[in-house]
Amino acid sequence: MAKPYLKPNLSAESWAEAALDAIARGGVSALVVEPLAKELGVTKGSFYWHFANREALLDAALELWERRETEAVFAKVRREDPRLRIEALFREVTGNRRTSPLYLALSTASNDPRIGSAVRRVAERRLAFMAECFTALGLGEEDARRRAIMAHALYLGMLQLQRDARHALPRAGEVQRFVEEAVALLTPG
Amino acid sequence: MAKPYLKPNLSAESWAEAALDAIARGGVSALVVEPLAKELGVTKGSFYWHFANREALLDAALELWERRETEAVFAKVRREDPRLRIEALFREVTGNRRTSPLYLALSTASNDPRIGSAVRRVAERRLAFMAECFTALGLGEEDARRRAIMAHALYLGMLQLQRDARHALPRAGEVQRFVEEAVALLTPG
DNA sequence: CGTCGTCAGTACGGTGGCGTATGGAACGAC
DNA sequence: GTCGTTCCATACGCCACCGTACTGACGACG
Repeated sequence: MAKPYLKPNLSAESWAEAALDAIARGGVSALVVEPLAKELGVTKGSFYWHFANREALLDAALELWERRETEAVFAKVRREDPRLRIEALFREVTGNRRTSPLYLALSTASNDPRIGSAVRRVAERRLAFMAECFTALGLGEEDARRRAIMAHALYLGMLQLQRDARHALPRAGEVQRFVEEAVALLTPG
Repeated sequence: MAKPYLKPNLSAESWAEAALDAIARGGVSALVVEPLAKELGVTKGSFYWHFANREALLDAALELWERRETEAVFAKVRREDPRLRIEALFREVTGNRRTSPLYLALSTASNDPRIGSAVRRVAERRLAFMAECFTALGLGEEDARRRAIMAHALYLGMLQLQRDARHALPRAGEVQRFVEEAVALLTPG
């Protein structure tokens, strides 16, 4: 066959992207080299040119994910009202069809130390951000952090529930209301 | 070798137990026949007498899990104060070293339809129980259910956070306080 | 004391996924 | 055009895990 040479090459980042998609769909164990290659229209030969092994791809994917997730948090800084900032973080539950399952898949695969530390860093960033919001709302240092942890826990749980939403628990469309109520419960005053 | 024949046999339930342990440790993908056999002091030969295949073991394990999880909820009915009932559900987060990672591992593997429906049944039972508690606390039908869903989401999130607790997020020992604050936030009045 | 049912050991084939080896097509430099 | 570099294809070896076939130890029961 020998393929007519269309594009000059395939970047390593394309692989990382595809890897994240695969993880989002089927968990970390779904990160399989050959199917991924097929999806990109190439074979393993390409992969093992770009990466040393499967772990290297995982690392690249994690790095990409962490960068984006961090940017996502910082983008929320634009908004002024702290209440709105927090709400914005929660809206990802309903909104983003891509990031949610990813966060889920990764945070549950944190037995792997690489994944674990990446997840922890991302979580810590979200926590710090929210804690800041809560202090801006008048809470003390200690209370704000505890409240932030609660908010984060609630966020994670909603991610999980929302995945099964198509089946049962929160009747479709209600998720919006949950977000509002969640924020209302969490914010003082 | 031919092993001196110690116990007359190994029940299917023993296999299911071991299976749940394995899942709790390493996720569903850690449910591997031969290591499990080794752990029980036998070989595959035994396994394939008790079970048709690996899936059959998974089914048995799921059934066992679902039964226990259900009993756990109903055991909470004994307590009278609805607030205490809810708190009791949350205490599993800190208390049980076994059930928590199991719930986590299973609820994230719910791509598998078998696992998914089992998890959903268990969740629905917890929801119904909590909703009942909230109505007992004076909430309307609709509000109570929504509040129950929030409580359950918070529960799931705390499970997840608590797993990484040894590393960072909630400083050890604080988990207790979170439970109290969570219940305080959730219950009206 | 045979014989049958129960439970386990051993050995083997099949398959899926990882990683390697090697070759080759396209392209730029000169 | 020749040569080196980049990117990919093909083919293979390897290992882990599943499942099967066959054998064997032991007790129960007649």
